[in-house]
Amino acid sequence: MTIGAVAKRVGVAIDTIRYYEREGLLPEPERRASGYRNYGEEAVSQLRFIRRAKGLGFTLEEIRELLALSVDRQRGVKAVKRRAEDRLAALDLRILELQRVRDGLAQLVESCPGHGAPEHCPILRALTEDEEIS
Amino acid sequence: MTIGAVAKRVGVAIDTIRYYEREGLLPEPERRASGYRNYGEEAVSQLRFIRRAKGLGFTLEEIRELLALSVDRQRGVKAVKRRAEDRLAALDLRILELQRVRDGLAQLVESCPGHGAPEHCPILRALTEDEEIS
DNA sequence: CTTGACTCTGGACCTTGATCAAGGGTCTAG
DNA sequence: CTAGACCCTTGATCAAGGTCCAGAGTCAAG
Repeated sequence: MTIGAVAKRVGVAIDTIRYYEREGLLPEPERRASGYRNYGEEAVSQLRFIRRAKGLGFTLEEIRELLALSVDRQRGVKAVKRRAEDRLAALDLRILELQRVRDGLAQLVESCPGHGAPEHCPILRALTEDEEIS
Repeated sequence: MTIGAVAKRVGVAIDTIRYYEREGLLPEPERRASGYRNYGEEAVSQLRFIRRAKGLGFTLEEIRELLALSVDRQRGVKAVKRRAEDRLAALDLRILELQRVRDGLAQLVESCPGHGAPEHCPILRALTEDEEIS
């Protein structure tokens, strides 16, 4: 497969594939006589792995690490599980933070009549006033 | 107040204040004969406004707009409320997305024994397999 | 053979929200 | 008066994750 075919199958830009290669997330593929990159199925799998891990919120750095771990037959599984647990804890924290912010904002929106003087708008008041909010 | 005094009171870096000024989030303050910026209390209030809005997840672009709206006596309040509602909806969506991801990851972690062959690790399998997860 | 689609490399550029450096002027305490 | 802390401007740099471009070579169909 050419790089374009791979890109199409995975649904990712050609430039992105070359970028991942530069960043060490994809092995360098073999080349045709012309210099064109020549990919096999594994490249497609690995790109999908990367895309899914990205979907789970892993950074490229973490994905690089996961890829390294996933080929370590002995210690890989344990380490991968630990990384996933870390990721899970980070997600839980982030969700809690967002929920706190959301609830604060929801209260403000609820208590704002939507008309009248800016001094009476609780949203603007909350943003302007001198005491700390939350 | 000098820029340093303002920075200290608000708890933000001097460079950040000048950056906000360049970006049109803070009005240009008057200057002393020496060229030093000379701030009044309003600058402190406005910086706090910015900081809080950022805490609610508004981008600087959105904050610029909020600031413009907050001085429009007539139509400001309604528009501000609408922006806040938009923000709230975006937050709700983001939280749902994260929760979906979180639950998927939690399931994988739960079902991984943490040892054994990589082929049996559900985390690696989920990342590698050919069907879509989600 | 020609045309158009594809690929190559190297490097520049993008976004967001700052942060830092260089080279110089200013302010204040002792 | 001088040292040290502070401020000025301009312009570069950062992180992350790409995206785009120029100029040149390659491939496949007609």
